[in-house]
Amino acid sequence: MLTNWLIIMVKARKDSNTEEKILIAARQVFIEKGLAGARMQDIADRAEINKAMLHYYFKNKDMLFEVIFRETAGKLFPHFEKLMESDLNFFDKIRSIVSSYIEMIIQNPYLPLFVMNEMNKNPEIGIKTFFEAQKPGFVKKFRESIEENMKAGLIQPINPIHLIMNIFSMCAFPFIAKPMIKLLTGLEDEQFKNLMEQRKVLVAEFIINSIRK
Amino acid sequence: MLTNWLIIMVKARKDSNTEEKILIAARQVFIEKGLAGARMQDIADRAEINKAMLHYYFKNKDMLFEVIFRETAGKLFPHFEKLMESDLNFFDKIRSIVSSYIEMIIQNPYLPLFVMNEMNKNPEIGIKTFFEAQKPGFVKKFRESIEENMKAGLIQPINPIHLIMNIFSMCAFPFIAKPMIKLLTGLEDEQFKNLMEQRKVLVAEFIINSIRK
DNA sequence: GTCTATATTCAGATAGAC
DNA sequence: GTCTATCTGAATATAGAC
Repeated sequence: MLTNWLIIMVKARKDSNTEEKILIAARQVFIEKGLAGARMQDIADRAEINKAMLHYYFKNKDMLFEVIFRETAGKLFPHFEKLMESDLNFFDKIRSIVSSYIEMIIQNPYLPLFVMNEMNKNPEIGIKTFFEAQKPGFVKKFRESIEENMKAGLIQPINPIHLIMNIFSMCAFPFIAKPMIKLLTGLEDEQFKNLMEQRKVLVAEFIINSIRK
Repeated sequence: MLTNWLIIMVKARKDSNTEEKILIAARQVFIEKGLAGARMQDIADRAEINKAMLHYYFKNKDMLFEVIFRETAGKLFPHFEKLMESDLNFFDKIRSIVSSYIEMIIQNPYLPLFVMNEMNKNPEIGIKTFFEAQKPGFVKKFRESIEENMKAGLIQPINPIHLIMNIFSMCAFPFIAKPMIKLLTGLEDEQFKNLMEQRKVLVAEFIINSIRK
């Protein structure tokens, strides 16, 4: 009997990879519902295991959430630091950032709202975790690059912070406002998706148009 | 005894105005915590009454939420319809919209995140209620005005939807991203507020700069 | 209309067998 | 490691006196 049982154990460990199933399910549920709205039962169901397992792998709901939030926040500004160091000219850097950022959000539409919302609603956990997940070096480099190009007379004077806010606002906000936009315009998902595709080039040109001398 | 009790009743009805106290408290709690995160006990405490009263005035949590959401969603696009009909020139209309919109959000910083978040998380209640609260006539008028000015050759060609998205993105998003912006820039509340004040004129000029011929 | 007390439901967490 | 069964606490909701 005991032997029999051991075999089952080993088998289970080998092919199920429960932890990964939990993480996948938790990702979906937390990002869709938020910390307050998420249900452990829901996560367990999607992972096709039972609630007890969740607590076996991750002490409690908050711990599990923290793991998900950390990895998600880490995706917010992907490879931008490298991009800032590349030898693209300033306008092409902006084009590249806008395009890849919108594409990233198209792939993860709930991501911006999730991160922003949790940082607002749960300052403790959100902020603490965000700091660890994010190497904010990219913002500094971006600011420097903007100032350089201003001094070189290539772009009009503007507070770099405002320019950066403008860029990311136009990239991220439409996804956050999607239900409202659909309601106000009568668009369907497919058409909305097309609009967002267009924005990959349109937003960059809109910005460059505004700051170029 | 009965008489005595009647006097108390009448008095209470006269000076306490419980319903209003509940609405004020519910507004605060729901907007700050969201539907899922809000607690009836919390609302009762802030209104300085007990939970039973909440159910007496508003059947249940969802009903109370719906009232708050409806009135809040109704504030989203204030007097813009009138503004579009005014005889301001197109650029001044944009200046006026941006400025008054940002000012409105400064007065109600949680409003955009609240409405967007609930519409994403609770499609049923959010969307149903939003439709009733909003007279979306302003968007239509705005689109027409943009198209007019494009045909008149006053502004560069652009899909009106994108322009409208750009405008409201730059107005609203920084407030949604406030915790992240503070983290990334190291700004304090006071300085952040100053930035937002600046944006009342800056965002409009940024837009006009981009679309003007 | 307002309160206290209580019922009900739900969700997070644990115990213990296998 | 995984499951079933159970506990505990929290949160919504109701009953009933005044």
